[in-house]
Amino acid sequence: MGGAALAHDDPRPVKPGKRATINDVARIAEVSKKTVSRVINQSPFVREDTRERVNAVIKELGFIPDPQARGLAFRRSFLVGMIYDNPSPTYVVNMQQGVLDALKGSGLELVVHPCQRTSPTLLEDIRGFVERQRLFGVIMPPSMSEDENVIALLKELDTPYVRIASVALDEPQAMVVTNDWIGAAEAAYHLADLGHRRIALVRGLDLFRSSQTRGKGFSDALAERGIPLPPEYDIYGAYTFESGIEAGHQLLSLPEPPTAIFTLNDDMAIGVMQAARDRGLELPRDLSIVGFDDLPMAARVWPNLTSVRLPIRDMGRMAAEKLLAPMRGIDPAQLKQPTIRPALIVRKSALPAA
Amino acid sequence: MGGAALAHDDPRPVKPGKRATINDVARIAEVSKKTVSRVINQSPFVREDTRERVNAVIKELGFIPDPQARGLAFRRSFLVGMIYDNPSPTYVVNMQQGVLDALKGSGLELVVHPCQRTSPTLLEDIRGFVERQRLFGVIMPPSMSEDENVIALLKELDTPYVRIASVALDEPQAMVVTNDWIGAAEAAYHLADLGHRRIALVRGLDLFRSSQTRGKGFSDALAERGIPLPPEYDIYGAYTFESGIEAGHQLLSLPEPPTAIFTLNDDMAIGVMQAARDRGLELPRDLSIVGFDDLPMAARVWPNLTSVRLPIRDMGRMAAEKLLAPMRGIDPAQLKQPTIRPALIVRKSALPAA
DNA sequence: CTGAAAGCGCTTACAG
DNA sequence: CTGAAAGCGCTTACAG
Repeated sequence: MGGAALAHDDPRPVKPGKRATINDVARIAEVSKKTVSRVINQSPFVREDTRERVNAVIKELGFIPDPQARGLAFRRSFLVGMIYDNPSPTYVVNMQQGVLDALKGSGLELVVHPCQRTSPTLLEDIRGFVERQRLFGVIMPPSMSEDENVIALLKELDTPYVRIASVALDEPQAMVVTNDWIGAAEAAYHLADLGHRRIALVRGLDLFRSSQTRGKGFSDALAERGIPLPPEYDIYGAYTFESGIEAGHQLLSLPEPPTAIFTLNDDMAIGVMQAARDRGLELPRDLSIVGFDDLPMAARVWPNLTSVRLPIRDMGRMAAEKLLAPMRGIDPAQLKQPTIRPALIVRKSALPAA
Repeated sequence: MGGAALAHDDPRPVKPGKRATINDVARIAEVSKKTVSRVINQSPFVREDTRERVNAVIKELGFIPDPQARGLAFRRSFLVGMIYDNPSPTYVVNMQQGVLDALKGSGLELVVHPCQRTSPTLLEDIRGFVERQRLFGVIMPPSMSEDENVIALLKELDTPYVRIASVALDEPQAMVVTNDWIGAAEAAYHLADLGHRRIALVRGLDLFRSSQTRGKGFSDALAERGIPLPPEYDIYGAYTFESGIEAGHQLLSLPEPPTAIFTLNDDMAIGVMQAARDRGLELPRDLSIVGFDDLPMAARVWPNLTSVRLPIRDMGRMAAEKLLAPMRGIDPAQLKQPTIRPALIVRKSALPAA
């Protein structure tokens, strides 16, 4: 390591072709590396003029602390993991984008970890991932966010996490809660306002909390308007296109078929469209349909699908902000974030009742 | 640190609550940590019985080498970056999945880095990402893969990469090439076989190589069948739904409109559908349409869209395998991978010519 | 407010 | 084939 300390005007402050290190900064700023470390980590115990001098050298050398070295010393990496089993590419990509929005400039990176919630090796797999990488934190959208075994594992590994769900399953600093209830309720008000009285509901799998929350929002709102939801109008799908086709046929073959159908996601709504057309109905004249998710497809199908939209990207951003709060000296419990409220996007698939 | 070396039968071979380290393994296996390191890195210079003994201890302790520590010593992380500007969520998610398929079990993780190719800070941004993380390697799908400035930057940073594109832009070990030419040609043969003679082509932006390759495949194939492609039937879109609508109107308002239209992606195909319907045409009776990409939407729209499908997930997997080859002792130049051939998925949007 | 020493868990370079 | 020493670039724990 030897060699006398170099003066600031040394012609080669840093070995050519190599990145500047904390030692280079310390040497040139004429402080110890610990002081540079304090500046990097925004410690308050640095005299203002020292801080400025160090920062000037940092800028001059283009010094960027090595995340691997910091990670090794901190015993925690600068990687945020997103663990998900959501099958919708649009959902996944939008959420990744939102997380990255919040991570920008923080020095953290996003590592993606899709998985199958039904896999027998799920916990083992997640344990390996989180433990090996010593993740800074984990973000989980539904339905991963609803798996208490995974949560217990993360607690055991002492890894911070934020869950995104339609129900407050955890403490505020570990939750981004979406108000799916009101989204579904608005769909119900919309159909009621259009004059429909025979309105059917196609739920998703009750394994998912969203199906319960959205279903309740819709049925509560219908009840509020005095519109009945008889059992034969209240059926289950599987959140898939194919199950939507099936549900469509089931409802439309009823002696008294509904004049409007609300499905708890868009894939099923488009399946219902297909079923209606298979049966010779003309859309939207013969049947009004409303979905949930507002996939890009919703604006492309014919007739353009009226749907409920959740701000997925914002949700990802908010989740990452909660994860970052402690690093920024913010108490995450105090972090005020607006409640996430979906919006009804009115298009052409629902018309006034005949 | 002190303390005499512990015998193998020490009741506490590893401090409770802490992960085993290379030191624990070395102590218990009664070898130096360097030998353990050799075993981890599959060095041939370890006697067979020593290797077995070390491996047994590794297994017993559940030892996993810390990627941060290895990365620091190696001056290279165990992170693969995927840098992309592709706007299609389905494409992105499928490719991520394919890359992860190949990475599984390798100890590498996938860090995602979407970006805007037109951003003025693109190079600076990518430099920061790649340099800071000392990436193991980078995977780039189109159109990032076509940006020679980015490639030059990666070479400067001495970072391995694999490009995915419809043209061999680089040496074999750094390329996964898709045969988009044949995919588009098959679409042409299909429409020709259906008896169409007035066939139009809607290209994408020529900024993208895929537009050039696909366009050439289609026009070559039409020429081969002796079907003319007059200038008014050969137009440009922008790979968007909206541009598809526009192109549809333009073609369908021709004095002699085409009976079939091939668009170089599905978004434009679905835009053409919308235009056709806006003009009162009945589909697929009055107009045959074929797209390219086979988005999930293709199987959902009405009529179900005939489209050309590229095995995106396989492409991602192959790209990652090329990146991993050296680590596995395989010469990437020798790595035989089948040429990637798209498949025409025939559905209901193209019918025999009247 | 600042610093010298020891350490995080690995690998490289050099010996033997 | 194996190992002791030094180092990767940072931070913690302890002094002062």
